[in-house]
Amino acid sequence: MAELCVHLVPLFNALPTNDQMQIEELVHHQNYQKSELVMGPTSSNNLVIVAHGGARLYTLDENGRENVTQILKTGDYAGENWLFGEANINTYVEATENSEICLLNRNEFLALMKKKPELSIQLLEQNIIKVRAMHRQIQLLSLPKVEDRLLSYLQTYAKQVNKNSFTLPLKMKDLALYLGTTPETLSRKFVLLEKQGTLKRKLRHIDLF
Amino acid sequence: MAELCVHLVPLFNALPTNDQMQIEELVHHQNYQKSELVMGPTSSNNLVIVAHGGARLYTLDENGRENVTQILKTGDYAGENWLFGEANINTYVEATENSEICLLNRNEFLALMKKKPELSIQLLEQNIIKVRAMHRQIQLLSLPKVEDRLLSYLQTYAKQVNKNSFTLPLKMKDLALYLGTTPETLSRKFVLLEKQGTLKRKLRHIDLF
DNA sequence: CTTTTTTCTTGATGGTCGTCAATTTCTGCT
DNA sequence: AGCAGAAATTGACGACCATCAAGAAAAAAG
Repeated sequence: MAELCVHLVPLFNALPTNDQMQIEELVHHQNYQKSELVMGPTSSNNLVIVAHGGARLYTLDENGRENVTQILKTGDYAGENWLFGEANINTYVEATENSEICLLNRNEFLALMKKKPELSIQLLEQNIIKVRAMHRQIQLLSLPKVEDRLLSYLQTYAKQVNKNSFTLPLKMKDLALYLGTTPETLSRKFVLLEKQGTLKRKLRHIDLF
Repeated sequence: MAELCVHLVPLFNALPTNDQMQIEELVHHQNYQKSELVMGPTSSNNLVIVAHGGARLYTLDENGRENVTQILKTGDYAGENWLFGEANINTYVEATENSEICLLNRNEFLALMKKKPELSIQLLEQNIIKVRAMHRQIQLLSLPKVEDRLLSYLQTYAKQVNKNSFTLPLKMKDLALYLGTTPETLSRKFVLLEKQGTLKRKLRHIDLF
């Protein structure tokens, strides 16, 4: 079990074996149950790695409404921004299923970075990929019509998994938040696209044309 | 002139002097006139640094509409994502005024990174700050009402420059794109907020209450 | 200073979408 | 299986906003 993080996470798996061993000793492995809170603003700042399972990052705005910012699945990570200057003040991490999650403490990690410069290059590459994803979301959200956002999302996802028949990784509720809309509107848009003949849907399984 | 980049850009100014000298030799300084294209999808991949002036990053969607993704002013940079795996396929950089812009070639830069690991840590920190900014924009765009997006933007900007009286760095047109709306709606929202007494405006100068 | 061009504003209109509420479908649990 | 709770759908309504078009104001050019 103790080796899972290092092998699964892209952030680490390009490192030489002996570096991986060193990291392994710093990582704190923990198990969380579905809907359990992994991290909140009051926690100490950690890098969060999902060794197995899934998690959901969200913030609360002033009205107490959730705002999903990221979906983590096995092998994903989050929180590298908390490893530097800024502390986490408004982000929550919640397990979406029973998960094994590894936490890496800020101070321990910084010490390691100083010792292993290659690590920062790896992290940088990962970070840049994340910027691309966020950039994509910004472009999506800039589209005025929900219909266009949804279609664009589906097409991007189809290209990503490289097939036109797939199962959505998000619940309606979360996909709605991601697209900056509501579950109701999203539902309507699905039937609209189905009527137009651009897709066929059975529950969360999509066939795109 | 040749030293400007190194001193102005946050990315580099924390490096030891002799490192700065080395970078200096790799940087290609060039002058661009207002609305001149600095980089497009067909250019070779470069890191773009604005030594003096301003530039605008945008993409074109399938309908040929512009989508502003970033505003660069003196000391800002962009394009670190093009230094790694992915090539720039749909982003344009355009000078918004007569500018001195420095370009750093991908291959030359990678070679330098290998030689100077501290550089990647610096870049990582900058990148993380950028992620924060994009995250903020995503939160903004998730707000359903334009009014809220505008107010949130103004408040964030006021906090950033640390005063309630400031001049907007963007034209209406660009601010509208940034907030995912149109210049017309934006104009109306300004008069609305002014009627509500939450701000006073003379052209692009704002007083926030 | 005057002219031309760009940017910003204002008006009217129709479509889109968020909200509230009720119903149906799905999922997890015993 | 059957029950309970959550998730997804559907309908009706009203607010919000994008669009088109025309006019005013500012900036740039000469």
